[in-house]
Amino acid sequence: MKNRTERAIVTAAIRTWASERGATLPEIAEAAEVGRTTLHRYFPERDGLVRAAVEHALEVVGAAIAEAQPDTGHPLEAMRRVVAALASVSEAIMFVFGDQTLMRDVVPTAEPDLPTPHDPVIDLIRRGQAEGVFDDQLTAEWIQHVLWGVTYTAFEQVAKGSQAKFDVAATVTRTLERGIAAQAGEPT
Amino acid sequence: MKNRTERAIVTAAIRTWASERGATLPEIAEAAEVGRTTLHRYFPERDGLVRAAVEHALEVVGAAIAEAQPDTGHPLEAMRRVVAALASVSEAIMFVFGDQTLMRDVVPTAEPDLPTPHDPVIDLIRRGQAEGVFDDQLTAEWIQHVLWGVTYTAFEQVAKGSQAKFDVAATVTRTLERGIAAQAGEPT
DNA sequence: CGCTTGTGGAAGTGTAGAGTTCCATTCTGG
DNA sequence: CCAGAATGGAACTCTACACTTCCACAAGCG
Repeated sequence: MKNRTERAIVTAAIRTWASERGATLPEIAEAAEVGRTTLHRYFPERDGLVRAAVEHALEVVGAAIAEAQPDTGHPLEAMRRVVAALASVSEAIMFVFGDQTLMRDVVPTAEPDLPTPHDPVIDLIRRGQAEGVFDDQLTAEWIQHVLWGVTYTAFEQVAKGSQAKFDVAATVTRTLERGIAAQAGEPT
Repeated sequence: MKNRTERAIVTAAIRTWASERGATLPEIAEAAEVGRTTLHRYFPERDGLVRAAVEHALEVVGAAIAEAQPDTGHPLEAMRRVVAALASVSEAIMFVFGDQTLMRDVVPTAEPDLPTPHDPVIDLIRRGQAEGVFDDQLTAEWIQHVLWGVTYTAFEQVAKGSQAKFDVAATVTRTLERGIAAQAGEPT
């Protein structure tokens, strides 16, 4: 991601495809306030733009997670920070996780090796399980997917206008931690 | 849905699009073991097939839910039956919920009126909240979406081979009911 | 046996959108 | 102010896919 124009194109692509998967290149160009010709100069093939958008989105999400310091403090608190951090990069998440073919087709091609990319969220979950904070009857991978899934669902609600944006973190956190069942003596 | 051929086409469409959104009509025709010409005779326009597929998928899911008798017995038990029932119609669910544009564009066109279609799952959740079984700090709509989201996530895992099909109901149920946190004195 | 109906293969047309080419314009650094 | 780079408008080509047409074949049925 070198200059301003390229950055504008990639972020416009993420933003546009997040809300309208299947948007055409002219639409992306318009969203980026850039000519169609310019877009094609930077990304001769549609696939290149898709790849760049996925990579940038993953970078943004990764940075947000890192900033939440998932490896510090009580796992529950760390998880809450992570969820709050995700809320600030909702577009990137809606984009990458809104179409499983992206993660399935693009990411493998990008890096054909790398045994396990050392996911900090998985680390956090494992740590929480080891400390007896997270359910160790569930696999860490499942918990991670539930985290993504519930977060994504919340973003959908926000996009649809069914939920306020600032409620996301609280709702997701509460749902993750306690499920949907009522608890014994908890009013709030 | 009149005859055998039409049924074959619609179910093939659901099955194919569930695993490969963006499959072309020739692919659907092949999956249905039917000539491309025949497909076009039954559904002159692609949109008609999409609509028929969505409607049939919703019917199938609705029937499965009804069979689980969500309005009977303890809400927690009823919810478990519903989740188990959903597991048996995973393809229909992966299809309809794998592309939000389907629910957004197709369903409204199908029935331009109907204030609220009386969703039995929402009823179940409300009943559970009234009986103090489900968290009434969360909206029924949110709980419903979490139910769909977690179920969908589980199906994705199964499709990817990361989870055994017969584990779905148990895992989804446990996650929904307790969240991802460890509980006080619960070994299983 | 011939009529009707359902089927499907083959070879079309039409269109949307990706990718290209060319040239005029604007921006930027020296 | 000028040269080179970046930009973008316009008008292409090309390809995939939806949709159509026509004809042939097979099955059920009077």
